[in-house]
Amino acid sequence: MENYQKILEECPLFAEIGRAELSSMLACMRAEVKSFPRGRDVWVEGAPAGQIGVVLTGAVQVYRVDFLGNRSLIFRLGRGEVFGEAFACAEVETVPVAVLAEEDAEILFLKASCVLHPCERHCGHHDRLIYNLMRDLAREALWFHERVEITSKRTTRNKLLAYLAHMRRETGSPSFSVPFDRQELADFLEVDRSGLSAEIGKLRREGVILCEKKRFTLL
Amino acid sequence: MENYQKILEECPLFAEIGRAELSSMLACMRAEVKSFPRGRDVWVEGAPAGQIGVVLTGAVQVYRVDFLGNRSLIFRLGRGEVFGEAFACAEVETVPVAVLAEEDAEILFLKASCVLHPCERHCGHHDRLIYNLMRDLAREALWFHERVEITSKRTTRNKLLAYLAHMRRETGSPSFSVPFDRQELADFLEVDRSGLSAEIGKLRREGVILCEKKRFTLL
DNA sequence: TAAAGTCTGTTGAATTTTCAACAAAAGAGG
DNA sequence: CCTCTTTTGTTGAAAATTCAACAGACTTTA
Repeated sequence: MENYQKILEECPLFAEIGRAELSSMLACMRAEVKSFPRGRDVWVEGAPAGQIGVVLTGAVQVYRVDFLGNRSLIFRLGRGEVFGEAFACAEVETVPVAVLAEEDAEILFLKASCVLHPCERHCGHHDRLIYNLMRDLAREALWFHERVEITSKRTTRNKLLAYLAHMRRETGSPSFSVPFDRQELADFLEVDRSGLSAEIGKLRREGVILCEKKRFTLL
Repeated sequence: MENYQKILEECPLFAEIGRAELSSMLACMRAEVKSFPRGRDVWVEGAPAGQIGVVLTGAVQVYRVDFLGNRSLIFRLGRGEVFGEAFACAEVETVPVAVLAEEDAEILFLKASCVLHPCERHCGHHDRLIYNLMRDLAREALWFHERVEITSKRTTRNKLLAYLAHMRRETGSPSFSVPFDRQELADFLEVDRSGLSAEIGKLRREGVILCEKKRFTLL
């Protein structure tokens, strides 16, 4: 676990928790690190809930596939980001999403019940951990609101423009790279990939955007 | 506040907090009750965040309207349910949604900073309140996952069927009433109202469902 | 009870999406 | 450097959505 000290310190979930405190807490929470090669499933839909995952290195995708084969990309998470916390805190049995290693990834798993219900040893900063977890949940909800704003648009064009506007706000620049390839972007926006490509071409010809692979510029 | 004792006791946000404790906490949290007639705005989009709302009586809708006039209904909340907690916990400046009284409603407002940061008097059950709030946030996130499951479907028909399947799971019965009129259901599913009506008619003729106003039966 | 307003279902035309198939471009690996 | 694989852009046809308009049913109010 020592190798990950630096990452853990930067992780919002462990903010304001000292190094010494943290390592005793990790033991309490049955922390374990697992590695996943690019493309490997971290969780499949329906896996038992009860764990909280923290991305130490690499990146993962949280998604869902419906019975028709349509894939909805829900989040893309990088270093320090957390998944599964909502299912753990809501105390559901199984996770309703799948998680996939987008790149080679190392994931820290915590036993959720140990996070939610302070152990008998009453580790000092458990309150802080709960508070951080709450913040995390709030940010997740906020992101869902943003996602609704984007995916509720009725046309591919407007979904794309809403997403690009979001990225401009987030990066503070009219020029940015998106973390998705075309198929993933389509899965996120919940539209057809070929239609998305066509729409990007049209916006480019109309002089609304520039687009070079994953790099977009709003004009 | 005494008039609301019974409602407050049943509210998940105040679960496991005794009556006496609760009333002293409410004072700490600057609790105030306001009444809204049916149709009145509780919050408009862009209103300052920082309050947590609890529906005491009646019902409210949390929604969003985009620049094209499309309305997305995000939740419908009834007695004991909470709104605004995500914006408060994420410490954003303004709320990105609007809230409307669907029926005559009484709302309890709490000052969010007082909920998140225990007062100097360290009211006894503040920890419990935070825990309850976290549970609430987790449930909200869970509901968003469910909503994605429904609205990510590509056709009106499949969105509707996904929603009806959700209601069957939730009520445990193939026959149930939806809390929406047709326009609201369309706003929730993010489809055109007339197209939704047409699809309901088609499903009925096909013998897939029965539908009498707001009451649906899956066959 | 009548009038006014709201909600719902229908329709047809215009727009948009999806789907399947293909070819060019880019990238990976030997 | 060449081959194999993956990604991306294009296309046309079929399917679905949206939009506007309207009429009947239902509610509310005067």
